[in-house]
Amino acid sequence: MRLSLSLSSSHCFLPLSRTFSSMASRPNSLMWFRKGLRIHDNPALEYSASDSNYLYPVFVIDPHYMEPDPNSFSPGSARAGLNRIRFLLESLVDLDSSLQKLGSRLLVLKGEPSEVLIRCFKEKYASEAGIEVFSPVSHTLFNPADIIRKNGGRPPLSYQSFVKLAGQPSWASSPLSTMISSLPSVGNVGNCEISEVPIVKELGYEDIGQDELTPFKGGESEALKRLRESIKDKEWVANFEKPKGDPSAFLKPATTVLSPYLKFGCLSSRYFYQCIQDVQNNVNRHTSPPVSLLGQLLWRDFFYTVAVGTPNFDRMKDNRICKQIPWSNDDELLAAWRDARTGFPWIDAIMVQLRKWGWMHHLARHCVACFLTRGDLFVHWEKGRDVFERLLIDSDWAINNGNWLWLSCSSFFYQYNRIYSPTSFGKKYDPNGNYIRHFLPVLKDMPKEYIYEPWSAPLSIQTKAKCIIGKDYPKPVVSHDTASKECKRNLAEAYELNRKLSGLVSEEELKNLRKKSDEDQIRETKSKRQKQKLIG
DNA sequence: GTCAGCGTTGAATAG
DNA sequence: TCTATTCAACGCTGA
Repeated sequence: MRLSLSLSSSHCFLPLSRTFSSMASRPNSLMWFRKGLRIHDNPALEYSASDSNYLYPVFVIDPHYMEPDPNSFSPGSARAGLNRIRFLLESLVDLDSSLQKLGSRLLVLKGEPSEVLIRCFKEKYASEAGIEVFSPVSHTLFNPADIIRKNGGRPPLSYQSFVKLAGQPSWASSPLSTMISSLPSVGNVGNCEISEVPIVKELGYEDIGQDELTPFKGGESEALKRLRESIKDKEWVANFEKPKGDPSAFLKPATTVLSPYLKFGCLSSRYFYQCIQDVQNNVNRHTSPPVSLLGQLLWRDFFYTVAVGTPNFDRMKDNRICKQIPWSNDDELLAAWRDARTGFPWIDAIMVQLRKWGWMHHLARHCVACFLTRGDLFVHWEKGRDVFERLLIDSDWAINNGNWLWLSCSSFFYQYNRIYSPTSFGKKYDPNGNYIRHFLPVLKDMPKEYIYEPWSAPLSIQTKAKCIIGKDYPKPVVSHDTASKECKRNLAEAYELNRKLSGLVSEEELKNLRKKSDEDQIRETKSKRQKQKLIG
């Protein structure tokens, strides 16, 4: 009897194990779906289907995924929130249905994946020896290991250097994979405990009201439908510029909302890439990375590459690319942010959208991440990262951590003086406050003059709007003006210390820097007093 | 070693 | 309403 196993050469999770019987001329294969919950452009599935006697398509539900989050102080919070679990289960139902159309089905197992699979192997075979594992890179555009090798063993730390190193993907203009028209049947599953795709309640989640649920449905079918809708408008694709998108658009989001489908592999990033390329080839002018739609896919690969090549990427300690910053440990401020009661409607509305939809526009994520960390509350980015990781339906380890490092000025981006205003940033896009009214209905009757700063509304207006600040909606937890200045000072100090520690600055220079910072403070005080004088 | 130029997406202000 | 400038000034890269 011959079983063979091979493992992924990259960090990407799309392993497939293929099992052979030495006596039979045709092998039996086991297709382990982890990510890559799709039929299209799935080299692992294609390989396991080719010339196999029986094919066992398996998904293992890992209870670890459902466990309470040890980092959270909120009771009942799990590692994965309800919305993402639902999205996953919907994706599995869709995958099962597609497999059935091809003459197969999805076998759902429960338990710790490695244990379950080994038990499953032993059930069918006497030993684990001789298993071939085929695990091609197909979750990302590039193999992160290739990029790291090209860069001399370390991942590139800027987007531009990544793009330069990456170049055109080898498969850019070749067909991705042959269409699968049928699959080998599922053989005898023996005593393995196979179940149907469970419903959320079976996994210990409370089913809640419909209005708490994400409007985005999981699965490959939905992904391909959404992709077709997105690329139908060729001008829109060609002129896509991420920073110009409207973060307050929620009836029709300013982006494709394909991220959750890419996260679970319901959509192949390579197929998406080719579709965009196809549109670009048929128009006169189009935008370019980093802002273009294609550029967004490259960002995803960029963060995967840095994440693979950076030990302790998901924390501040012992992370060589992360600035050491003495973040505060204020659980009350963290809770106010997490539970959408900071008193800043723009911030709170975004946090409500996160909880209800599991998705917000990229710039909205910037606003709340900046607010929690370097902008206002000075809370550790790891705490915010945990909340996002649990609640986002598109939560992806590499991308989520990468963006929190970015937004907190801990890595990649260092201009800590550029702070998103929790009031005026949203106002630019949505002066009437429709986004706030939708996600924070308590403020729905607040006049637009006050909706971004309701604490400044006269009591008579608050009464008329049936929203008393401090009673119906919280007062702001901090004064943005003071808090952001304090944050800037803290960041300047921390950076200075980082420079000193890395030995790039002499004691002499450090003294001068301190003097300069003192001068700044003196100048600031002077101008403040002058202003007071003018007012007086 | 030095320094200009650059970096996906700031805010406030002037025109 | 849109664009350009100013503000203040970070780290990294490459000439």
